[in-house]
Amino acid sequence: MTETRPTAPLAKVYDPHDVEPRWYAHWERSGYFHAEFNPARTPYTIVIPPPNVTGVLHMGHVLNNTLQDTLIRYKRMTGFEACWIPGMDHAGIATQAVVERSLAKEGKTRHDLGRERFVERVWEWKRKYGGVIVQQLRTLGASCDWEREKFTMDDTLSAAVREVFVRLYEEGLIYRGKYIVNWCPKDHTAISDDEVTYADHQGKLYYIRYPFVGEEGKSLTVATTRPETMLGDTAVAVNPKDDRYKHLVGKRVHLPLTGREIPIVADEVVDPEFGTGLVKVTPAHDPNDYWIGQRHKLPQITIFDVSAALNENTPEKYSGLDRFEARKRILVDLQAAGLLEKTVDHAHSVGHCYRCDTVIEPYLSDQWFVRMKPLAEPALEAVRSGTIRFYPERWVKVYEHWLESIRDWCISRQLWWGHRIPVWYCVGDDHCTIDCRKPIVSRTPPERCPHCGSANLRQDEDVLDTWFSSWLWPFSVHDWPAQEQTGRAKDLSYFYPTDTLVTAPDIIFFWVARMIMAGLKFGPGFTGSVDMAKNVPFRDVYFTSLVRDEKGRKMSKSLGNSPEPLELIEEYGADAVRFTMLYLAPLGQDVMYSKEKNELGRNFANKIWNAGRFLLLNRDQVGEAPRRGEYNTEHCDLADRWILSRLQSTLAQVNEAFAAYEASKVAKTVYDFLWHDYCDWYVEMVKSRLYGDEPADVKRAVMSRALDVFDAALRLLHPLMPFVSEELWQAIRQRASDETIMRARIPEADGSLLDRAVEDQMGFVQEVIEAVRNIRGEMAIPPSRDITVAMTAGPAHPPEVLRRYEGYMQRLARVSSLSFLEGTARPHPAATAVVHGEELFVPLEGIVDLAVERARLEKEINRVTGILSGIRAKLTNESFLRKAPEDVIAREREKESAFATSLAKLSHNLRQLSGGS
RNA sequence: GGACGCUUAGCUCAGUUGGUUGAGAGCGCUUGCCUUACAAGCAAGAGGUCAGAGGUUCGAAUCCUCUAGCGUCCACCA
Repeated sequence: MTETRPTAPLAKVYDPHDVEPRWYAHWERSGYFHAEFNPARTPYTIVIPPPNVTGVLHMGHVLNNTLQDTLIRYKRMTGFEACWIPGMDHAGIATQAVVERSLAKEGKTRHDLGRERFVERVWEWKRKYGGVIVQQLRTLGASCDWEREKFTMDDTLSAAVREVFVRLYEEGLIYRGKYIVNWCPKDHTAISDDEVTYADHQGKLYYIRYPFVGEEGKSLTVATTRPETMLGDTAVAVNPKDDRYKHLVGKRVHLPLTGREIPIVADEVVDPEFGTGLVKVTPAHDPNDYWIGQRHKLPQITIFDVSAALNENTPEKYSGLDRFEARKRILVDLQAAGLLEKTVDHAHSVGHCYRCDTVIEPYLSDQWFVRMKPLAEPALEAVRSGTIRFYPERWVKVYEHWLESIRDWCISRQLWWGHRIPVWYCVGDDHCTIDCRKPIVSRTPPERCPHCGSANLRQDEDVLDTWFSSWLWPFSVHDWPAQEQTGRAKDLSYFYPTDTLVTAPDIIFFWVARMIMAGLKFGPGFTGSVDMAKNVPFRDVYFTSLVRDEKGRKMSKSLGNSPEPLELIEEYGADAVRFTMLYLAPLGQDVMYSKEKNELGRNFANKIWNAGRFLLLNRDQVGEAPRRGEYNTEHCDLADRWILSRLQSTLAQVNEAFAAYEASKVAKTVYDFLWHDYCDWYVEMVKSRLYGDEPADVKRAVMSRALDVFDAALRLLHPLMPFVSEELWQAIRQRASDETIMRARIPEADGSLLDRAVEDQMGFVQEVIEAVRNIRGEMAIPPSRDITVAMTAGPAHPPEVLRRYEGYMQRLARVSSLSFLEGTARPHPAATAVVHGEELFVPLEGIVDLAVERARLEKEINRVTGILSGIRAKLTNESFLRKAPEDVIAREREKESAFATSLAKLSHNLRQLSGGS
């Protein structure tokens, strides 16, 4: 694997450009992403939310897939058989639209090609251009098991769709009927209730007079936002309890512009408060009116065609007009006839197609539906019982609310691209019976009508909603229901249920809820088992954040406010983009994203890179002691024991954060450990031993331990930043040719290496160093200027102990000599500080103006005085002493005495400075 | 109309069950440093009445109520 080894001495600045593609290709070629049935290991499975085959990577994908990859890599490195199953969705409307657009450039429509050739054309398009996103995911570093890649229109997945359709039909859970559905006049198809998005619209309410039949000059007035639909009115309705109007029930009115007469009916749904309390009823074009029409057996007059232009059921002068144009004309005509009483502003919300944003038209048509109530109940139970958990939990309420008030799912689409509905109709011949009018629902195309034997059959023209295949995804990817025939039965039982679903909350209804329903209905052992835990499609659902721009707007193509992910990766590197995303994405909160934030990740990658450089350069100088275990523990001193202890608590915290899906906390924890603990403190301390006059074998032990800890930290980092971690992991030590960090183990947290006393002692050393740095910084003493420090060494910090860290304090605080004070003599004049009761003196003679030191001390005294008075207020508060727990009081007393001591010393030093000679 | 979320330093956010938090980090800002891993860096510093009001408590950024602003979802009366 020579091509995967770093070539030259590591460059000063990390350049991901050749590193990332090189490792990805190597991993994929070596089969490291692949997972297999393996009873010796616990499986951990994620199915990708299949992106649209037309899709290109956007920031939402970056977030979503980085999270999934991070989880998968983490699990893979902690002993699981981790399997991430990728794939794509055929995306009915979206894909059909793309191909229709390309046809349009040739001046053709799909109808010119006919159904069969058009569908072939879509497949061609898919082979040629589809799946761009799958390559883009590779750039991001996604460790998907590509051998298992699926497409929702694959043969096996299509068979699953037919199986489910037939079984639901046979159980009476699928039915066909003529109902009002949401019609998209642009896409020429029905869409489900959930595919409609409502937007507020500043519209008008039009008051229109309908003259009474037989009462010249008298009329009633209805109010409507959609005057054009009046052409389809077949009644006017009033509330039966409305005293103003109930006497009108049974009378008739002239429907203006049409010459028709329509009745006045009474119906409870009419709100007397709204408008005039009189409602025009258009059963074919309004969901409420539809039901009023059903109750009163009113005729349904369809007045629009599939494009929402007025049809031949309307007066000739309006026929063929678009609905909005018709509205204008009708208003003009009503005005002219004196029938438009008034027009008032009216804000209301208008439904739009979630795909193309066209205003939805309620439309009466024959469609297929799934009865949802029976499916919803177990799905509710699965979440309520905690068999499936949501992160963050608040989505449970949203989920419950939707399922409790669920409506039937319109699954038929008037498209050509998709799973064609497995239903045939007998077109018949002379022998047709009454049964021949029943649809023939079948897994495979029937040859003859079972009733009359006719071979003259016609398949239903419609295809199924795209989500009708997506909801089967967690088990259809394993060839269900044909898993036995394809040899995937073991995979199905091993990898199903999946463990974690990572998805955006906006598809909780479309996809998440329906997958749960499908899993519980058809779930394995697929033997009618009622064991919910085995049937649910996943156990945890992680709802990702929404990615917004710096102004808080949702990132979208139409706003053009989204950075192009591949450009980001080109500029910053995939590791940087991934890390930044994880760092910014708190569980359940939206992400305010901007391109520049990637500097965080880029800088971090570079920091790690340079830590690696430091190790390599020094390893070449001093060599490395032989390794005996995970960590070399020979010749440990304070810094060594401290970094080992810090590593352990970091490992534990990362495990905890992963378990709670707190990706952002994982990122912060790893970042802080590597940057602040490892680089800022530990490496600096290692230097003082490496560059000092320690014996060679001690240096080698120090070196080897520094490498051990870095090695472990790289493994911990790998799920977040796979590329730079592999590159360095390979570089810092000889690895076998088949070794990869992606299949190495993250060390288990080892409590025996945790050492509270060591961390406390190190804390003291660090504070001493910081105190000297503070003096240097505030007094603007340049680093080139030597300073000396004298400090007291009281019983808590005896000189013989402090001497062991002398080198560290000298090096890190840039002190040329450090001495310990005995007796009562104190350097004077000097800058001073108090750390844990010990006093530090930096002799100032000739270095700086004493006034600066005086100001510095006064500031510190003020601060301590403030704290102290707060503590004393508590300790003199009787109710505090009476009611607070013992340990809290004891702690306050300790603080009081420590701060009092500090204050006394600070004040004394200030007096020395001011008054002393 | 119903539900939910957010409001902490100029910006983006941490702050686990109320008390070792004496409110932190990154970016930005000021100052000093190209100190033999790293200027994509190092060190120091300034900057906050924790949205507002009330309450519970010995003690509230943290718990409760209300208010305001921002955001999201659901429902919807034509």
